[in-house]
Amino acid sequence: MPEPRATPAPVTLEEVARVAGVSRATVSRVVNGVSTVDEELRELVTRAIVATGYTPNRAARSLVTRRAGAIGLVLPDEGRMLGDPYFGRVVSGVMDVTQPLGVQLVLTSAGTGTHQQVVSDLRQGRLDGVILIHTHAADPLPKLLIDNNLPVVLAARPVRPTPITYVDVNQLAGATLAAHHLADRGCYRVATITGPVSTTAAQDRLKGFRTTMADRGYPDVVAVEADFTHEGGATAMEELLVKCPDVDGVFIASDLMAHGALPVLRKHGLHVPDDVAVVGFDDSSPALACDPPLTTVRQPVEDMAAEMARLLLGRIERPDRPVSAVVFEPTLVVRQSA
Amino acid sequence: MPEPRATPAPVTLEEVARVAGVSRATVSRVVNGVSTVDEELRELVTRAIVATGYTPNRAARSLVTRRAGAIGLVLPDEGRMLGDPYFGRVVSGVMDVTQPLGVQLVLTSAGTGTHQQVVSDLRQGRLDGVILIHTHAADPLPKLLIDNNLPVVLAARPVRPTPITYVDVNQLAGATLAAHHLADRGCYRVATITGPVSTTAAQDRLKGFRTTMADRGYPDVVAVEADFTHEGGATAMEELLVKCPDVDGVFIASDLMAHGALPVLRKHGLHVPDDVAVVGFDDSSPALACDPPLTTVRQPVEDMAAEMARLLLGRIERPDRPVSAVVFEPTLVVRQSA
DNA sequence: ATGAAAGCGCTAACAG
DNA sequence: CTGTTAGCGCTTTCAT
Repeated sequence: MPEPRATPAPVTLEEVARVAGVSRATVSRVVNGVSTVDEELRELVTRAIVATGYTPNRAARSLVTRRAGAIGLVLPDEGRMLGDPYFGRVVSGVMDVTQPLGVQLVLTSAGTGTHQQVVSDLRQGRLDGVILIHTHAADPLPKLLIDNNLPVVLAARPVRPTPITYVDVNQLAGATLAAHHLADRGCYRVATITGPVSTTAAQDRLKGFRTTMADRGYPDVVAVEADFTHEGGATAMEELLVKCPDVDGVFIASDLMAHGALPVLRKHGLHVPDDVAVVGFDDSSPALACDPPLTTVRQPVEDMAAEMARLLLGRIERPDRPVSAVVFEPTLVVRQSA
Repeated sequence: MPEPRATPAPVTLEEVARVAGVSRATVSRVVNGVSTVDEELRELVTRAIVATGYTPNRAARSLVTRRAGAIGLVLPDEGRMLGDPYFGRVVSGVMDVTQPLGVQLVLTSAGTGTHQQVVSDLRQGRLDGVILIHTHAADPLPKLLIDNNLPVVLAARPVRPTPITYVDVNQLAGATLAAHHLADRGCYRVATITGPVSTTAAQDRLKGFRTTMADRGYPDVVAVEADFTHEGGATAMEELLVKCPDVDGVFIASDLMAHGALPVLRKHGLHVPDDVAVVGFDDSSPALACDPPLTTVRQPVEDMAAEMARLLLGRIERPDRPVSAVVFEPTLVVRQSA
């Protein structure tokens, strides 16, 4: 009688070994590409693998190798990240390196209660390491992970100097690029809209901008803090126009915020770039969606994300490898907003 | 002498059992919440677990339970998805249900060569099931998975009627909403910009729009196909204005495309909504970023994604559970573009 | 209600 | 170069 279509019995090493007439160890060697296997046997085993449709069981392998073959991407809890094109770029860059290696990418959102989850996942061996995105100053997770000696890479310079591996863009240099561009244009009164100053990215961009501007003879730069969102950018621009009605040049610390801010300028009858010149930061999709297209500081997010993945995988491979920091150089992309 | 700070030896069931003075089996029962354990022993074991800082090893558990405790989210290969706010909304909705359950969410991008990877991950037991996003007509993956009897949920109605579980929004109803709104406004000449017609979402929105428009006395509705991207929307609008210069009402099948199309209208000196009324689809962040804010058909993406996760988890739990389809109703969100 | 014992499928010494 | 053997840490009958 016909079997009630059940899940086919999974093929094991044992069975392949039987079919090929060798031991499990030999099959294992072939599967793992160990070079010390007789060419003839290898051939034989390979055929048996194909014939049986064998697929190795990861759990069994993990149990003995103590490797999960998976890394985590930890997002900030606020959830705002998911609406930012930055998120997709990071995912894309990370997957470019993990996918070909067969390493799984696990998404986790941080946040109260989830920290333990992350640490637990690491300790349970479900995750070999994690990439931490945009943790803010108060976040205890980085320290928690370092103290537990778990492989971790940060997507930004840590708030306090910490023996931790991270990848970042040279924020200061980026802000400097923006500052010079605005100064070169002959702006009279410049200002900036920053990200949350609890992040080093926002701090550095602000500092770099102010420093360079001071050098160029603009001692007073008004700054309004926002939250890296579209809406936040709009609100901040309204506020800025009140605080500083004669502004004619503004550096906005993310393209998404700039995209929110531009319509506010137009609403107030201000033309970009003639009345107010605007420089953004990121060079992500909103920059092109802006009207006019946004002049912005480009950070190579995909490349940076790929580098994070590589560094993490490297650390997992050899935990004794020293921590390191890789800093990418930003470039100015001139379009029409400034 | 002080130990060279090494990774602390992981605590096992064995050790907890020793500390509590019971057998491994009992500890296992306590950990898994089996009810037939003496209250006193349970208490004892619980204390031992805390004292030792025990965390169960997932690989060992998976090996015997044959459950990975992880599901996959498979994205279309084109990569365009990563730039779409839709992506973040899906992730958000799925994580809302997986995170509290301790189920891992693994990101995978489909694409040549990756299909095998996905099937393989499933068969290796690395993934208990997958959610497939926006697969297009020609994609062989859904069939591959069904044939292998693997748990899968689709994020849209399958192209051909297939015994598969899926979640969708009532596309026809959504398009009908848009059509009536434009007709009620008294538009004279209406048109539409569609998504890739290889997707059922695009097909249904087009069909629903045309059908309803015909009912309302507009037999000829010009349609231009685009790709659901910002840029594609802009290009399509240019094309549409050539094909149909007197258009005064257009249904654009995604907010992202609408966001790209609006500036084109303005560039041509056309005012929205006075000269041309525009209705979008999605109600995602670009709708609010539009100028003027976009009137659009809202689909509850987060809820839909959460439902997909629930359905998938249900199927994993009981594979014999019959396939099902859950269809959400869209609503019209009226703002200023129409 | 609890413990003993048998694996889950795989890798990694260690012999040979 | 290959096979034998001993687990990895956990769940799960099966006795008791």
